[in-house]
Amino acid sequence: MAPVRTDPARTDPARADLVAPRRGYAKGRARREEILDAATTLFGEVGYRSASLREIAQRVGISHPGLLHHFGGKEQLLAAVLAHRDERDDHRFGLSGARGRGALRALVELVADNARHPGIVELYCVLSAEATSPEHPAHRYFRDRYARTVAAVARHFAEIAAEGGLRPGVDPRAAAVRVVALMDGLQVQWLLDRTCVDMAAEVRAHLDGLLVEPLG
Amino acid sequence: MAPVRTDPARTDPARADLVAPRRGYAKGRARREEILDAATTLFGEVGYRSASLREIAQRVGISHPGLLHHFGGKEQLLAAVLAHRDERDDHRFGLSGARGRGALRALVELVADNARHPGIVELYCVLSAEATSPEHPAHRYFRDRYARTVAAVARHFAEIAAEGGLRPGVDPRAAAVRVVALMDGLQVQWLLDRTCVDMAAEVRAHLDGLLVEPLG
DNA sequence: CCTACCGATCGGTAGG
DNA sequence: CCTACCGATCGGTAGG
Repeated sequence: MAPVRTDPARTDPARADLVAPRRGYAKGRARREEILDAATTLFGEVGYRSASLREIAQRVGISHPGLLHHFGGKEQLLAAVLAHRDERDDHRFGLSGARGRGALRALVELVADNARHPGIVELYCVLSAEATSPEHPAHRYFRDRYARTVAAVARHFAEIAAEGGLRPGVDPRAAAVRVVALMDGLQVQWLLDRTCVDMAAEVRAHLDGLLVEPLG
Repeated sequence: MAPVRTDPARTDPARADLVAPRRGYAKGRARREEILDAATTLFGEVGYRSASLREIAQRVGISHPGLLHHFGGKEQLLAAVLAHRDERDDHRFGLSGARGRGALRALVELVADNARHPGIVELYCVLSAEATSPEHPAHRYFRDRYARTVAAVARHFAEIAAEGGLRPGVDPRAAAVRVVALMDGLQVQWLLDRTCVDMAAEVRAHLDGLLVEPLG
């Protein structure tokens, strides 16, 4: 595919200061971003299966064949949405490099950050439940994602255990399964009634119950 | 509505011993039950929104207008499915009369029983996430259901606390929120990979971590 | 990026 | 309980 040719409006210096895209592809990339955001929202609202390309396209002000020009099909749009969210998460937490107790603190921070972005919470909550079905296009994605997440948290618990920081009888891997489950379950209650639950506080309190010394 | 008139086949004594329905309404009630079971399964597989009345009807071997003869519309079918499951649950656990530690043991039993009925687990897991959307027809149902469940579990924790059976620093209500969240989150991981998680064992271990003495 | 269209499928109703 | 149908909506494609 050839780069988009510059048109008069986009090279007009008076407009160039007001509108972001100055060279080829930039406009297309911005449009892609708009579509991904709208898709994230709608997938979170009604799930993947019930979301329509027409509704997403309408929210960004284009036709649905226009949307399909940017993403080959509905499944590819879903894959792009998930990849887009992973990029963001990796950039913020995955590469934080924290280990042991520091990693648990980062986990609590992640939960607190999620509470400030309900759209993301909805996306994962609704899609993970929907993807429970083996035929769902994101089934493998979530299966692998949980395996990786649980393994990572288990490693942090094991590290804390090695330093004697874990209460007696706490198994690192089982504790990891439970922490991840707790985070997911809290999201359901929180989305149903946000005044009822403080997700980050609950996760922190749960973790403190597993540690010899509270996270602080 | 008038009761169904008995027809020759149903009053034939030779058949009456083989086929269940002997008097009016019985056949209709059996059909309703069939429909509710098929709807439970499909709602669990793809959620309420993506489930079609035609698919449910086909699984029972009738037409979809035939299904609508038993249930006025799709929303009423959903309400009937939820009420049907509540009846079952109340009959088995709600009225068990257990309190305090006994109630927690009954909770672990409930989780173990759920692991033997994946269809029910799927139903609640998928529908509760879907019903997170305020416009969902089951939104209020799940909102109220969680409020009731959390309150009931909190009461049991409070009772245990009054007898000094709760570890120091454990708040009955917060502990209840977390136990319910844990159960929900475990279901997602279990449905994604049933070999990875023992739901009942995890709930029991979690509870033991809150109690002065293990449930035993 | 658009309009126009494809075949398939949806919940619900008419009428028996 | 059925067939036949309604208007609406779906993902995707043709062709520009």
